[in-house]
Amino acid sequence: MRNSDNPRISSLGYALLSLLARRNRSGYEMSHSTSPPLDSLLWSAGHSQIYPELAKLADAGYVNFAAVAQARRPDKKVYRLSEAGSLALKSWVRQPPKPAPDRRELTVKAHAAWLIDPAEAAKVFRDQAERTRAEILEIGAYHDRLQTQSEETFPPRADEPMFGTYANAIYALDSRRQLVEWCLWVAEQFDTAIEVGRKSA
Amino acid sequence: MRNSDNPRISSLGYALLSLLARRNRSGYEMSHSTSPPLDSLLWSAGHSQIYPELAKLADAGYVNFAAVAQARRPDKKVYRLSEAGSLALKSWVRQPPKPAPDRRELTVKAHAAWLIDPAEAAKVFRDQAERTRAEILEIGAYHDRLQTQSEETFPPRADEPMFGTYANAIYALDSRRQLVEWCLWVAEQFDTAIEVGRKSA
DNA sequence: TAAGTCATGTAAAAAGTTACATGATTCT
DNA sequence: AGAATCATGTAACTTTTTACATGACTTA
Repeated sequence: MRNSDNPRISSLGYALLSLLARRNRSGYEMSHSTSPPLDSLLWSAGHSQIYPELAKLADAGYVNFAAVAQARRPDKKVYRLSEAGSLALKSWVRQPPKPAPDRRELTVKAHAAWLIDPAEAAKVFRDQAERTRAEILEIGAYHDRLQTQSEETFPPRADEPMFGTYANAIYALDSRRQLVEWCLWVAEQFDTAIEVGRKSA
Repeated sequence: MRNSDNPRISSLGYALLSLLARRNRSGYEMSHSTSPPLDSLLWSAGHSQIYPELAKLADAGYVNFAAVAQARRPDKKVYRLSEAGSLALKSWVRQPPKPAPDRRELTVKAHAAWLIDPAEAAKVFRDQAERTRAEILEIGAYHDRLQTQSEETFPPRADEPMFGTYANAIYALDSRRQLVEWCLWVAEQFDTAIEVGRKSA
């Protein structure tokens, strides 16, 4: 612990502490838990954000690390949650989350879609439905692997470490299924507008 | 149009162009369309981001503005979409949206909730359900006002200007209802964990 | 031989948040 | 008298994105 005047921990910082609360990991491994297709189960971030964030957490004493040499692989730094990190994380979890700002390009496109040809607009939303279906398959595949590989009960009980990942997978799947339905409904509305336009022409 | 080497327009920029495609507005008015409780119908942003963004759009020739003096009110700048802005917006709408990164503190808290007392964890999710219910009421109230004030058909047809706002309100309401259900389910899981803990104690 | 995985970083730019700043009018 | 609304901005900071940088080993 170099700098002990507890600097503020970012949301990403807490996400990393939460990963380390389950088991020790390298930055490389953590960056995979925050990148597609698994980012929806925790927090989205690229490796270029992870490495500096881990350095900050280590400097503040919330995590420690040890360099581990590997045969025919580059060395890695394996991080471990400190007592201070564990306390900070548990205290943060009890606080109400700050509201997630709504910032989806699809919403803006829906707002402006009346400006373009209805057939093209319908395509935008049907294509989105397709991409979202692909995401559902990827998250579903991860969920199935969870189930197969789990040594504990499945689904995990709420006091077991994997419960959060399970619950977040349920949420990610449900919200994407809902998005697919909505996209197809929007596309249908544009189809109807095409028909109406044809009649009045 | 001062600087015509078409600089890249941000997602926020397109959101502002989309507002101006419906009718002319001041920055002040647009900042209300991107702040709670209406931000979920377009794009979330504070006024300190809006004003510089409008200056950039004006400098690039995508919008124009006129200063309008008002009685017993400060002067305002009323912005208007230019032809270049309209073309840029329509061309952007046809492109597939960039995926919205998943970044919600609630997801991180679900991931880490096994670390704390199950009763406290249940409270975190029940409180979130309450706040989300309040959001549903606010968005629902706006939706009802839309319906009452609309001079056209309601619900709007897909080729009418207000269709996007209507569709986005439907999405915002549905996704929040789903979030409420999920939060209550998660809270129940922690309740069950409390009972199990009591039996084995 | 080219692409992919493992592994860690830095730099620069863009986007977003929070705070500072002003001032008249209107509502409680 | 104090708070809210109308109205526009800037400054400092934090967070996120994109690009640059390196290098061994493995698979197609």
